[in-house]
Amino acid sequence: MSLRILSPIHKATRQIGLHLADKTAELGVSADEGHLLSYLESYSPAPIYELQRVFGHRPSTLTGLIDRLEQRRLVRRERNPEDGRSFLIALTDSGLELAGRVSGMVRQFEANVLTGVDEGALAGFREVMDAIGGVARVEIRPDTAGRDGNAEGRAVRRTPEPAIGKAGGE
Amino acid sequence: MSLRILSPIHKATRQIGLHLADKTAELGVSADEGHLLSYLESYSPAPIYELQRVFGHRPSTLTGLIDRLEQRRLVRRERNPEDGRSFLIALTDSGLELAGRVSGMVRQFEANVLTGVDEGALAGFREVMDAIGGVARVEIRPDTAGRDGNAEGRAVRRTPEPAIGKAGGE
DNA sequence: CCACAATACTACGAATACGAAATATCAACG
DNA sequence: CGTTGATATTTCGTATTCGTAGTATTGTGG
Repeated sequence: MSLRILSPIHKATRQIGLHLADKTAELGVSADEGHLLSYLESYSPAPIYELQRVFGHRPSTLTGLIDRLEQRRLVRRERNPEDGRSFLIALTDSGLELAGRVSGMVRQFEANVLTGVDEGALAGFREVMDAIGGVARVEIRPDTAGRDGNAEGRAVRRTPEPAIGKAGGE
Repeated sequence: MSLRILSPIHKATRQIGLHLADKTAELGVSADEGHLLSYLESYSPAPIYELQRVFGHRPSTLTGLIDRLEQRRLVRRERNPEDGRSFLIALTDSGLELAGRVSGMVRQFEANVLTGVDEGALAGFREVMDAIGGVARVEIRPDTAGRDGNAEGRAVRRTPEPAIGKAGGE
């Protein structure tokens, strides 16, 4: 079974992941940690719930991730003056510096890919990405629902849907 | 920092992952397990080292994954008559049946995406995927190498490079 | 045959991800 | 205000991934 979309994207994603993980490992952070740092480069200080939605991690995953970064003094938890339940995650000075290096790597990688691609291909690529976004969600139609006890016709998700890629901070 | 390639592909991949994980969860398997089963639908019995290269997992990861599937009687370890070191992983009857359902879901998903996409876009998409493949690998050129003690000018990978998506069994 | 290196896999322990439950705060409403 | 429900986050237990080290087998060159 060779899939024209799923197989290539799966392969490309793994290539990107391995490549970037290799790169960020040189800086002493995992790919996820680097990803988070480079997001914070633009949006620090950001509340945890925002990070959770942007990255699609479970809340408990983020707690651990942030704990580790905080132990290394790359980020800092601050109280959120606007909401007592919430913490803001801020880059420290060394975190900011590291974030700069990480996002430099990522930008370099993106630039390298872009040199081999013209605008037309890019448009096609975007079209496919959008089509995935359109399909990769609830197919339960309000009309056809009810049949399976899902009275209100909306999808039942055990976990809240992450606001994927929300702010584009990657 | 909004990246024109990395951000969308990251987002799309997560959407696919969540969507498919949701679907396969209905069948009682994780996305990875489903992925493996549907590969085996075409290539069972396959030696473990082949699975390892196709999926890019570490050998020890595969041991665990296969253990779990074997406990549920979805696959079976057989000795490889051609190599005493190796095991062949074969689908059981129930594994084959489940694999069929999983790959049906995946094919359906792919088909849904394809309805929203024309051939031109698909070509552009493929072009971008190929560009990633070209860049997401060792940049150490044979000429510039040696400077860092890497005498033979090939990349130093701590772990062997997985033969990503080798047989397209996804 | 006999090293000796390479390959295929497993065992074990450490790190990570995550679900469920707990805690604290906010928000809305009577 | 007091109650009730939602939101933000952590804690804890469990499952998964993976690095490292070991075992078994194969291949290769004396």
